[in-house]
Amino acid sequence: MLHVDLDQFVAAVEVLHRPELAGRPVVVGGRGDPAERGVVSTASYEAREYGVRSGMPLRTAARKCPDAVFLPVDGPAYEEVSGTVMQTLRSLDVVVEVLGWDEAFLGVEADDPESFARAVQVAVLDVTQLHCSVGIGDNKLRAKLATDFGKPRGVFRLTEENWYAVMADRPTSALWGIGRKTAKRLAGLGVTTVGELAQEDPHRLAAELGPTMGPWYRRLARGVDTSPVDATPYVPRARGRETTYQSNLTDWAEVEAEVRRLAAQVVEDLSREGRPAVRVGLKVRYAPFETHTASATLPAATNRAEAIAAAAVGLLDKFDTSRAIRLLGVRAEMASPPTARPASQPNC
DNA sequence: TCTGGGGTCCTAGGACCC
DNA sequence: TCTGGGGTCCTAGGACCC
Repeated sequence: MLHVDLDQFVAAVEVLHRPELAGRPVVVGGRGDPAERGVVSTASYEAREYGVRSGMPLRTAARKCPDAVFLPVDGPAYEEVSGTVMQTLRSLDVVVEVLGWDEAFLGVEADDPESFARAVQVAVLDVTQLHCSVGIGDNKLRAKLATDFGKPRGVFRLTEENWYAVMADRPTSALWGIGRKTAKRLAGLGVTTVGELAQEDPHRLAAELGPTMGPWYRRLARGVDTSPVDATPYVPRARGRETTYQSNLTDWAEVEAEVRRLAAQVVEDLSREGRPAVRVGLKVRYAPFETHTASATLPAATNRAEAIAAAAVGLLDKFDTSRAIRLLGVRAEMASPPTARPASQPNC
């Protein structure tokens, strides 16, 4: 199995559209104004040399790299290029499972995986002028982790054979599915490396981290993953829209108007897919940064704009009208279509 | 480090039913 | 009439990923 990941995808697309930016530190995020609330989506390798990272506040990025070119996120542009990349991959006569704008798993029968991987890179570069890295694995988990070792523009193979040699001494957060919080909880149990997690008693992990997640983390540490590469088209379960305001909202009439605006956007997204909502959720982030959610099952599935807006506005009753608001979000859950593919997270 | 936006899945408590 | 056990649905929150 192969995992293909475009190098600095978002920044690379921007440079493609503006060749004069080549070689310069480029930071894409928010509306492209480093004085605003927002975070870095992608930094070019040149910007990363200054310590700029994805997820970093734009203000911080500007402090670290004042000479960087700051650009707004241009979703439609990335979607278009992404479509070309995925079509190119499908043209190679392999099973393609799309993972996002810039990533895909490939199920391949090949005698020489490395040369196939190189052929993938050449094909993608030919059609899109974009570079990618390719991970080779004996399952999806290992292929996915392998890619990082190949970056940039490289190929790396990670299998049962070299798993512990490569991974055993790395922190548990190097695994796909273990983030900062879980790594910290594990450290509290005396488990800090992948090797230690692999050897940990599964019953203890189940007791401490849950009957599903505990043993699943241990399987991750062993590189175990039995899920197939699945080309079934992605079917979303929910659609949401949210906005962080550049200055906090304090006027409740304005809050209600914003909830209606967001609900209207969600209804539009829903109607494009032709699927009704069964449940509506409202997200409120009070200043300075305290998030709450409320949700309600609709009496009947609907895509009527007024019903969905009314449900969202109704949920506002559960919130404190006297507090300043930093973010509002509206989301709609859709009835799961009979063909829906179960997601790949701990289910493997 | 003054912390986006779009998603997914898991957990846990309470309601409710038999 | 001081109380079981199992199942399902609803809801809020948390963690993770790109």
